[in-house]
Amino acid sequence: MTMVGVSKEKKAQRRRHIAETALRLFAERGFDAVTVNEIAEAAGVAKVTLFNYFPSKEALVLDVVEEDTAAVVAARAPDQTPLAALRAHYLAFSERAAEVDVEQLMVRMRVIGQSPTLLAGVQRLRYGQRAALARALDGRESCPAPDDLTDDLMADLMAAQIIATIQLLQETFFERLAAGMSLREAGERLRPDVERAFDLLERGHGS
Amino acid sequence: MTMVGVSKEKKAQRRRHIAETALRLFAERGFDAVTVNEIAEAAGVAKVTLFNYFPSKEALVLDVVEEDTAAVVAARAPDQTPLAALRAHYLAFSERAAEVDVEQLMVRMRVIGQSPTLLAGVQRLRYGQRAALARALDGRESCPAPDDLTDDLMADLMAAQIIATIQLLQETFFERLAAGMSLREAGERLRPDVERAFDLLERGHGS
DNA sequence: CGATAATGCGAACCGGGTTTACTTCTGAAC
DNA sequence: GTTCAGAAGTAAACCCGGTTCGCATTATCG
Repeated sequence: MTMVGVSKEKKAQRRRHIAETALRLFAERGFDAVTVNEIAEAAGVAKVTLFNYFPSKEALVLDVVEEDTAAVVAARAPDQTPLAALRAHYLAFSERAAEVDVEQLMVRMRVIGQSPTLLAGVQRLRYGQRAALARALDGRESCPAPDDLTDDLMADLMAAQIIATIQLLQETFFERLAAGMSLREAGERLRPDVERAFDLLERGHGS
Repeated sequence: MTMVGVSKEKKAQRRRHIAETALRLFAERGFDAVTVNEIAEAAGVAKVTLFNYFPSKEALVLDVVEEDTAAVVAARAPDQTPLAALRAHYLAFSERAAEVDVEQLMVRMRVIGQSPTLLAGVQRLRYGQRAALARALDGRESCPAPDDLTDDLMADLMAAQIIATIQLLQETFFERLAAGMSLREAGERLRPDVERAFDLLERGHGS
């Protein structure tokens, strides 16, 4: 063993360079109209090297997008329910929204939104997330419930509903950005949406 | 070897023959381990012809599968909430489960359940369903709620949570079939799962 | 009977992704 | 400084899903 990083610095840099080159090409001509050969050539590496850094063409765009609801749940305060932790997390995001790197994010989202392939890829990412969240929910009792309600099925059900909810909030958010709304305004509009979404999760459809 | 006499009847028959050949091979060796060339050869047609009947390898398995939650909601009794209608619908399915064409369905579902590609494809199909359900929910107020709670966002949120819930129930059902459980038993086990899932939707995670 | 459209075919092609077999670069030990 | 192991890079060939192309067969209908 011992392999001492081959200047992990350079590696990360090269990886970033490849991803940025790819995103630029995708933004110019669309995801499907750019071949990986072109990306590799434009980035000055071999195709094999590209696939050494990224497992697939999709990953060139998507590997940054990952969100980690499971981590939010796992790291919550001991007296906080998972839903409360997630609500707080997304409320916090809605306030930070204006600070994000606008250009980079919007270009990426535009590229994703215009490619069915990438949209499907995003959906697939959420699949793994759901499993992770279910595990996190199952880790301890999720709330001071009357009894042991959180078995496997229950955790899976809750995770599925939570992920679906967050997915819809994100879609709404990005649709507003795509429609030309400013990041700040989209962030402000997101806040009440988050509140209502989590209210619905907590109190149910029976109102 | 050219034998083709084709008049609508024969075409449907040929299509069925191709799909059945494909499903048999998939069941024997798994979706990813079978190439379309093999399928075409085993079915006695050219690869081009196969893709003339089916738009993709996935479609060989998936084009039979479809569900329509929106229709269930739209056709419910006037005094019934959407959730009640859906609950009743899936409870009814769990009782009918044993009557379905066992072999064909089980083979198909086992194949789907064992292939991430096909699972993703199923998930993609559900995307359009969510929009349809949201429209159906928005059609009238969903329940005798105190006030007008069902605007666009609310309908979208509810649809997303409902679809995610049903999806999970189906996955669980098919996983059990894939694990070798009989259709009858899987149907029986499905019933309490449906009850709990819709209880969760109605009453929320706050318990 | 002959023309037209539909359908089928083999084969070549395309693009994403993998394998192979060979080089080069690095960094650490002598 | 030289050497040596292995990490990382590369070109080229290959695999597979899917498409395109040019040609052959047939079905139908005037």
